[in-house]
Amino acid sequence: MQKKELKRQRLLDAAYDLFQKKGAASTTIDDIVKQAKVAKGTFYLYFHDKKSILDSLVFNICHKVFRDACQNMDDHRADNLADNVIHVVDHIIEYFKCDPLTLSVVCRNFGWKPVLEIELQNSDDLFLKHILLALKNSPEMKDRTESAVINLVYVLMEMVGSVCYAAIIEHEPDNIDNMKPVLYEVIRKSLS
Amino acid sequence: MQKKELKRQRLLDAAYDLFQKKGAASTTIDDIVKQAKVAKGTFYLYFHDKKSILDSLVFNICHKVFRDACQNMDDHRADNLADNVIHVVDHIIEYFKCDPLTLSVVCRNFGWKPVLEIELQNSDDLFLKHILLALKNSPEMKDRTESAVINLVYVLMEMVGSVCYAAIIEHEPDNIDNMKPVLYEVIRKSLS
Amino acid sequence: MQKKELKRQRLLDAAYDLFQKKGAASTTIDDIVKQAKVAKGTFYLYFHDKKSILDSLVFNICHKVFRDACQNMDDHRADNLADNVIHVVDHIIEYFKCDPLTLSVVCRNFGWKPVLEIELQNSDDLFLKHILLALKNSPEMKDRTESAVINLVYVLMEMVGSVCYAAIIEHEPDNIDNMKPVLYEVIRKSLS
Amino acid sequence: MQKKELKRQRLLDAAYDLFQKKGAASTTIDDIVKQAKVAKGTFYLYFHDKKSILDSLVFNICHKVFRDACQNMDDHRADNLADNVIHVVDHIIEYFKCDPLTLSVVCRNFGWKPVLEIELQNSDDLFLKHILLALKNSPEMKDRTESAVINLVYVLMEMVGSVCYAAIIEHEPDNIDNMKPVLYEVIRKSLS
DNA sequence: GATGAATGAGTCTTCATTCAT
DNA sequence: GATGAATGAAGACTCATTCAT
Repeated sequence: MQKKELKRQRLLDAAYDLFQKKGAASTTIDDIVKQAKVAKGTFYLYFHDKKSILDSLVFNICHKVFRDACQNMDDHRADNLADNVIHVVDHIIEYFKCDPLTLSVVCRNFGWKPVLEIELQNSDDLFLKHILLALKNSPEMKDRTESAVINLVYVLMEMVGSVCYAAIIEHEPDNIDNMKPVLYEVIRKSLS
Repeated sequence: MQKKELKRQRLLDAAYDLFQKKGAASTTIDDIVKQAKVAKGTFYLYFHDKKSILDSLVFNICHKVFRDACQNMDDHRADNLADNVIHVVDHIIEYFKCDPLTLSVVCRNFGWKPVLEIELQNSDDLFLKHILLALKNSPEMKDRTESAVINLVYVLMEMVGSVCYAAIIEHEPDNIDNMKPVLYEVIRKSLS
Repeated sequence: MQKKELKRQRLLDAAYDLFQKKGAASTTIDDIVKQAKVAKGTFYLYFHDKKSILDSLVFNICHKVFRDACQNMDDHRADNLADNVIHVVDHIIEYFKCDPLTLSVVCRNFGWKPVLEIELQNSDDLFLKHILLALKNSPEMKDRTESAVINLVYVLMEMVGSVCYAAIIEHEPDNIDNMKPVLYEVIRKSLS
Repeated sequence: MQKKELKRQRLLDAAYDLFQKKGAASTTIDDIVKQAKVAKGTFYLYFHDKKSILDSLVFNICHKVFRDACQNMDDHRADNLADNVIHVVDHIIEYFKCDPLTLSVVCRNFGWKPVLEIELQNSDDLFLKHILLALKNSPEMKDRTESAVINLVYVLMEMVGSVCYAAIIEHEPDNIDNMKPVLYEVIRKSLS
């Protein structure tokens, strides 16, 4: 039976729910196990501490959002490089715009690097690979090293993530819809 | 006498020192007042809580770094808009590169918005105003609203801050010197 | 005001009472502060942990019992060395025989060495000094070094303490009154 | 097959090893079963609780050390009673001096009484019986009851055990080699 | 204004023991 | 007999905040 994995999932679900409602800092292990209807000790069978379950959660969220975005863009491929990237970014922004609580769980705890790395290791032909391939093969990028391309993606992603969080959660410096044109302009210019 | 202000400063200094050494989370009010040689209750005469002293500290740091950067750039004005902005950014990066502990205090707690706002209210003719003026008056920006220009600066600053932190503190995805060309290219293209 | 010292004493008293009733291992900090009518944090203002309050308690008990025994013997001095030592030992045994709970607190946690050392440092002319002086000056001991004499006292004290505990608390191998002649015979022979 | 007895032994061996390395208090059942490569529940098939396995261990150690000492002395019999006893005691002390970790497992948890009792019940003509017989038949002891003789042995053993532990483990009040003459003098005088 | 003793709710963590498989 | 996942009571300890002096 997968009872074991099921308990782990119950804990993740409970933590996700509580982190959304009360924030990770104000959520106690007690809260989590109570909501998961699991004994306290059980928590420590699956996670080392609170940070560990938060990391798992954040990774899962980012992974899922990123995959969905790439998938979706794969279905609506444009011939223009920048448009494709913006499509992905827009999908991510829209997701978090509609679900700001999940964004508040991810908070600022996350770097895209781990997701990128995992994605790149996977053998399935995910769009992320296409993007990097496209980036590298596009006329403007063709004489860059792979790591230079990855760093460029990373920088743009950090920008998007950071502005996303500030605009959606803290409403700084403006609402996200007003920030979008600015972001997309920077992306468009950077990839041309 | 400014005895009062002096105590406040002692508390700020102690907190700054301890936040650098141990991190804000692991520093207790006890640690701070002990190092500041002040009674525990006194802390609450000057700051509402721990978050409040951290905010003060972060604001002071960012303010200072930003002013220095602008001042320094004011002394080496280039006629090119992008070069001037990159000059400021480079100054900030170099500062934190040499003093990563201070960066670790600022952590991810900060947005540039408050600093911008304070700066813009001040009546002294700091370069920041010049930059915004220059931005608005530059051929490429001349048909943008002021808030659009501020948002562009904000987006680029968030990008710089976020990458700065990741590269210097977490060594992700590469060391800061290798990230600089990427950042500067994005800035240069965005401001042209 | 000695409010501070008073709280410390309330904690010691409560711990002493509970250690007697339930044993040190089964007594929690919670129990202690509850009985002392003191907040939990207050405990940690005065003692580092549970072991620390137990050590204080044990030291106080041993110190008191030892002083009383010496004092009492000082009032009934015999001209015979062995008789004087046995007088002290008997006083200690009788004390613990009448108050076995206190002995159970002391348990096996104690060595006489610390008490001896403290006593020897004090300048008041306690009988312990007389004993050691008498021991050293007695014909049989006169050609021993001071440390050799102390070691002999130590060995006999360990024997008494150990047998005392076993006989009174664990009723092994016989009741204490039947063990007394054996102990005294060993002491008498050792000091002759 | 003795598979059963073998598991019990594996548990004992693991516990012995861990108690030596980390102390009994800091060793968990988890540690023990993990090292014994046995499931956690299995532990409770062989021992009632942690105290129970420690008791078994301590008994085994004391039993073995005592038997070896008696055996060895049996091979080097002296005609003098005290010398024989001291021979046994010295063997025990030397054993623990060379293997203080084992002594630290025995700790202060032990009384010699159980070992004595088991030994006396066994029908094989171990030296312990000879000693007691010799003690009882020696001129000085001949008019004592058997229990009086046993109590004397017990008292001396407690003294040796207690001083042994203090000197070897806690280095109090002196190293064991300096304590030996004191112990042997007391024994010698007590048995004359 | 300044003090620092006192508070006590809150948190994480451990671990002996059980029991369904 | 053997397993090991699950339990949850129990425990130690922290620390921001208050308030009488």
